Amino acid sequence: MSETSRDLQDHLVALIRGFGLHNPDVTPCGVPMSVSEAHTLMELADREDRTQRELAVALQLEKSTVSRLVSNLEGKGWLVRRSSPSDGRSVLLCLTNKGQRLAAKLAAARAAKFAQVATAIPEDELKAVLRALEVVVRAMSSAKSDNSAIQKNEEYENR
Amino acid sequence: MSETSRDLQDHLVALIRGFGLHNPDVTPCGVPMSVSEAHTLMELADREDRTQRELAVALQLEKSTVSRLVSNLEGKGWLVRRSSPSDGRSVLLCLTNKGQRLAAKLAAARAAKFAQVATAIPEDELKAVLRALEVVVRAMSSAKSDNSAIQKNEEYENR
DNA sequence: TTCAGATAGTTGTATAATACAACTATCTAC
DNA sequence: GTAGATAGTTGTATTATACAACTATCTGAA
Repeated sequence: MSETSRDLQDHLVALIRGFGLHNPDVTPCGVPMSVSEAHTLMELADREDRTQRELAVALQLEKSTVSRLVSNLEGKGWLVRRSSPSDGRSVLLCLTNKGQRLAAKLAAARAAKFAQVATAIPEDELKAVLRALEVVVRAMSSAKSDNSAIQKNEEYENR
Repeated sequence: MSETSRDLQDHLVALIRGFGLHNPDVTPCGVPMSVSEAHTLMELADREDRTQRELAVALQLEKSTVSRLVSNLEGKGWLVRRSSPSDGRSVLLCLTNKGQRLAAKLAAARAAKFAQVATAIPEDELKAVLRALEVVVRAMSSAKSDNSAIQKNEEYENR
């Protein structure tokens, strides 16, 4: 493996770790709710009247999981379910005022966290940093479609 | 919030998502084992004869969780437990040949993944990208120690 | 126009990963 | 030598998840 490729690995691993995706009770931004709950709030804040199915697709979760997730949030008074006027099978999800306030707080906490990071970056580096991040993201997504390096077989038995 | 701070947020979120920390059955590098298992393998490959306690500290998991995790891996034949000659309470963990082979595969898969990303980055950008990642990591760790932006109280009731 | 199949959601059940508490065995310091 | 600390195990509970079976509703084609 080349030297730069190892450097890239080390730096990206450090970045991911530094982000702190570990604790399931607290979002990376320090708000005390689970990651699924936070994502739900953000999805619904972006656009209300999503159906549960749409939410499931967005969160990449099974519909039964989403059904229970939504029940919990309904129980906490963060959202309400309405049955869709146009399709009797569907349920439309809509944040309550409380849910909207929480979504706003969450967004603010996230923004504050990133603003903190931004101010810790020297002024004259910022532009280069943003450009570099774009390059990395693009490189990762083009690498993702090529799975040739991934082995699937052999020796992972006993699971 | 400033424009650059929002850009930073968007790019970092895209990077984290792109990394794909979602599926608990497959590591981000495509190896079919849980993230805890992969981390255990990597920790023990770095240095054998760790105790369970040391492993628990490294993985940030409770000792009972580690006890069961280690039992599983022992059952799969990836490692063995030996009682410590110097401290009768402690258990020393040691990868089997099979465990070492898996650790090596895992390391190789990770390296391959990053090498793929590295080759997708234009030659003339690579140096700037590495430099930028260092800057971001440093900025994140200095921002982490300041938690003033995190609110803890209010309105998260009913959990 | 009806009915077969598709779709949205719920509920039952199972599993995995985790934590905390209580316990045992061992160690250490006074 | 004993009191308290420490390493590990086991019992129990919780949470997040998936899959399967079910109900209700919708849609398109004979």
